[in-house]
Amino acid sequence: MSSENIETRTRILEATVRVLEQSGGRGVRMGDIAKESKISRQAVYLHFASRTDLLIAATRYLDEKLDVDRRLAPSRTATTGVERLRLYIECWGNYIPEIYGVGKALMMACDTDEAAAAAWKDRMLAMRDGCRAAIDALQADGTLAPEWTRPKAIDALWTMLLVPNWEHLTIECGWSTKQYTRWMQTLARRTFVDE
Amino acid sequence: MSSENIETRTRILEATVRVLEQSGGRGVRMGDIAKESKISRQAVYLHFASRTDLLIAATRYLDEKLDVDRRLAPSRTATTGVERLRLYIECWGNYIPEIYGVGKALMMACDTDEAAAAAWKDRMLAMRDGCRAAIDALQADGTLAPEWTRPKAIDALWTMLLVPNWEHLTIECGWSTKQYTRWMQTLARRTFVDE
DNA sequence: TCATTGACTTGACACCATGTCAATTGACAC
DNA sequence: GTGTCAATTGACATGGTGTCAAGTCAATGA
Repeated sequence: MSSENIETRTRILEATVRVLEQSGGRGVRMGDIAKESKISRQAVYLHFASRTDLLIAATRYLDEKLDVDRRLAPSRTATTGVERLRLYIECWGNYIPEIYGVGKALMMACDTDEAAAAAWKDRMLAMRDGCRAAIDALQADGTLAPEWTRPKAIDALWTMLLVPNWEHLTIECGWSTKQYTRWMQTLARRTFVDE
Repeated sequence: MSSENIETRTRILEATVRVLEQSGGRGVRMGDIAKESKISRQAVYLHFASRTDLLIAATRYLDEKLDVDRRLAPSRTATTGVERLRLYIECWGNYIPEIYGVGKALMMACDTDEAAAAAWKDRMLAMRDGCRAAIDALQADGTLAPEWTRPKAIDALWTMLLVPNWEHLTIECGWSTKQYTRWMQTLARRTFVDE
């Protein structure tokens, strides 16, 4: 599986990201990805065991390409909880549209595929960790609004930032990414910060 | 299609609701529904043109059975905007768990089926109408928080109440329906009401 | 120069769910 | 009895994923 030509593997991943991005993650078949990779459908299976396997690899590949760690640096070095919360949401708001195609495909695969569900859940837990860090930073500053317990606040923030909310506001309601980000920042501040 | 034995049609709808409820809307095939209806798989197609068709009919059937109109009456007769908002969310919070199985199946069908997408969108527009009415009631009272324009407030409330948010808080985070409802009521009040 | 190896191609096929079709059964009505 | 209508049975088309076997072709190396 992994001993094959690495360039071809990368070409498939590039093609997958491209075609999913372009289609919003919908209606993409293995044959479409193969065609975009200028390769036979069967050859894709020489590099990835299954469609889900490919989707998961594509997500990881895209994450590396987008250098998620570097993007998160500003929020990690924020000096106050309020600032950390604001910067984390900023980061997340810019990140979603870039991974939306691949993410959507993976989310849809969750309906029928156990492995896809596990992979997506894993990503969501990583996102939750950012929420946890932000809430903890507020608590450390003593600026977490008093009606909140730590776990409930984390759950609530985590839910607010879910992809379907972004999807709905931008695609259904026509909000821009900037509007989405501003509103989430305002909502989170008013909800979780004691001022 | 509709001239066939009405009892059988109803039996299929009952069976569909039952089996979807019980499975959370996942992995239910036409054959499963047929078996639950004590009927052959092909006979289901004598009453419903397609799986999507059946899902849509099941949603309508369930709505009638749950008497949505009656449930909405309290929020419609509320005397203040704040009360209307609170009662509408109460109503919605109790409604979601009852339609979740069927709704989830329909949502999943949206990924591949145009008609399912249209049907689900229609339901979501009906829900949006409740949001619109609540925001309008606030505005009529002069209690809509000043930073909001009417359309943006409607979009925001509409998004908050989306099914995936309920799904995530209850299934993933383990919140009870009561906790969900309380939190949505609080969030909406703090977000939209000027006090 | 010839044989081997490895990546890829081609084409056939199994699987599984939806949806279609044709022939048949069994009950009830006139 | 004959016709009608709901339902049954079993076969089959379709479309996507995933598997398998045989063949191509270029690079490598004795």
